[in-house]
Amino acid sequence: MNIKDVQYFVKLTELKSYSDTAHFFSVSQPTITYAIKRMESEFDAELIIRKSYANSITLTPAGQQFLIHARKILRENNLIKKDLTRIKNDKLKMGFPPIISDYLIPQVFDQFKDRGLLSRIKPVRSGSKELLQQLYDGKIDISLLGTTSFPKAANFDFKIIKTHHFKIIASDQRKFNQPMSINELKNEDFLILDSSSVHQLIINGLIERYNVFTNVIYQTGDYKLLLDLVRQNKGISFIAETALQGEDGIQELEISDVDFPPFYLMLVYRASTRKGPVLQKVIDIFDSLGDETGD
Amino acid sequence: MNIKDVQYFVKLTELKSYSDTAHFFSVSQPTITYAIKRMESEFDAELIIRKSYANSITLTPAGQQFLIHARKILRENNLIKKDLTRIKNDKLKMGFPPIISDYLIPQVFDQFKDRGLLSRIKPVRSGSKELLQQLYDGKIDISLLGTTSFPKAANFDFKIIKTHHFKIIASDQRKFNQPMSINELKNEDFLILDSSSVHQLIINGLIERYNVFTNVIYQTGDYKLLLDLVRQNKGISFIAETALQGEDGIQELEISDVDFPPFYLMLVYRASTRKGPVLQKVIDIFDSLGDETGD
DNA sequence: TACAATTAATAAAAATAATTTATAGGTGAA
DNA sequence: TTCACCTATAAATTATTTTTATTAATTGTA
Repeated sequence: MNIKDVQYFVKLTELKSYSDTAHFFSVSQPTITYAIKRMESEFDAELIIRKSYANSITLTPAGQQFLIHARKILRENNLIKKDLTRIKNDKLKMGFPPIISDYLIPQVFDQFKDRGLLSRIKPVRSGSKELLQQLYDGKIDISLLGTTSFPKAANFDFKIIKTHHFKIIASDQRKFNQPMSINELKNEDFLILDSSSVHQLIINGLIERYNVFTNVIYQTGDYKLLLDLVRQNKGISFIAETALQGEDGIQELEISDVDFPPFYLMLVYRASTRKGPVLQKVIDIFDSLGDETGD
Repeated sequence: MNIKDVQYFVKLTELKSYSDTAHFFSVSQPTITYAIKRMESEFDAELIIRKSYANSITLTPAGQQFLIHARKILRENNLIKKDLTRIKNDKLKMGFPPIISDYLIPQVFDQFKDRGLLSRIKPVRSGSKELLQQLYDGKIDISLLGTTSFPKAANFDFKIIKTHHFKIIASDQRKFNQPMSINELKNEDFLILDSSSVHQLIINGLIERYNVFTNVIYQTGDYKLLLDLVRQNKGISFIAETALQGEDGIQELEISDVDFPPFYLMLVYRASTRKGPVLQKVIDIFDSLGDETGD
């Protein structure tokens, strides 16, 4: 079996047209027909139910099963390209989510510099959710991440660097009786981080369970801006304590009746990534920082 | 890239000889040389460091990384064959470990019969460890399993059917002061299940931590035989309560100072297995039996 | 209902790719 | 230094894939 045929097949299931698929790969239409036939005869199973009209292609059960494995094969093939390029250039593409980076980078910068890693790492800044996807796709090789649960896919190895907690925060100008109930916050204006961060997911959970934080008046991906707005008493907010280091003018509210999930600061990489010297150094540096370990 | 080339590569890393690899696949030696060269030029990376003498082949870092992905590609390729054969024959190869099967099968037999599954399932009897490997390799499609921890590889979906506990057992003829300390068993003769079962692992842990059960006088894969020997007071043993249903002449000893891990009875299958009617029915039947769920 | 437009399948030819045969060149051990 | 054994290369052969050209099937529409 040829990887190219697998690519033809997967694209065909997406476009549902032999002609369009052929056009997509700049080959003639019979090329696709023969490619599918080749695989059907190799595995002695009909994969596709054909009809001679537009978008009529459906998969047989065997075809559906084949598609599952085909996607995995293409992912590995793609990771080969990405991984070998990384090894050739000896450069690691590393993800840095804003909150976690601002907190951790000062703690490791000198070590990165002393071990000659600064020129070996190409940073990619984005939200944790987006970075996890990029890691899966091979677009980056390793990433810092802030999450409330461990990566499930288990294609990932991870190391917990620190366990932090979520806080509800308000301006210092406000006075509250504490500890307080979450219900006393029902009518507060609320500022939140946008969907690039994991915060939004937690908030949605809180909204559903406690019917609070319904007055969301502003949403942003910039947590520094968020903190500024809270400081200026434009509303209250919800954020990991990671973001609150050395920030003044802001108070954390003690809520007696709600437990938030933990917020893990972790280092994640694909388990299939060979640990070369650069990757190993990065892992070691964050390892020496961490207090817990996962796998 | 051709799957055949990947097979050549992986075998070459195992045999460390172009000639032997060629011989293994019944092709000429230059076929292997050219196959490797093809992939090296496709990914623009040297994979193998060649020398002109025996077993001298070593992998470059790129080659090591390539090998990791190559193995995964071959596994998927192999699973395609196995899965499509299963779909064609409409028969599920299912693993049944002895202890768990004896306990669960009576509870589901009628449902299996009523839903017409008996002729659709080809049973494979073996120990849990062996069955998990067979499941990974695609030799079976689904399996009952008795384990103390969840399958890590996450290529697996699993459903907990029941959580049981391990017991230390002795013949009814013996008298013990209970609850008792594990140390009082130091000099007892001990009968154990062999390495096909998960029991041996737990026992090894106990031996290390508590320095007990050092007098292992007999070891067997047949738990019914084990129970018979305990009943006849040939020694004490350690076994999941699953095996003790309706067995008389045997007492469970209450140990006050040791906690054993839980023993999960679970149904496991590859996450990549498409859920056809037969598989879905099997899952449903055990689902209706279970009390907890995992994923 | 017939016709135009579109789609996939097939046959044969052409192009490309993989394999073999034959041979050369390198390496360690005797 | 020679022998035995290994991998690389060149050229020829064989096998596979793709294309071109055409046919058959199907739908929407006049």
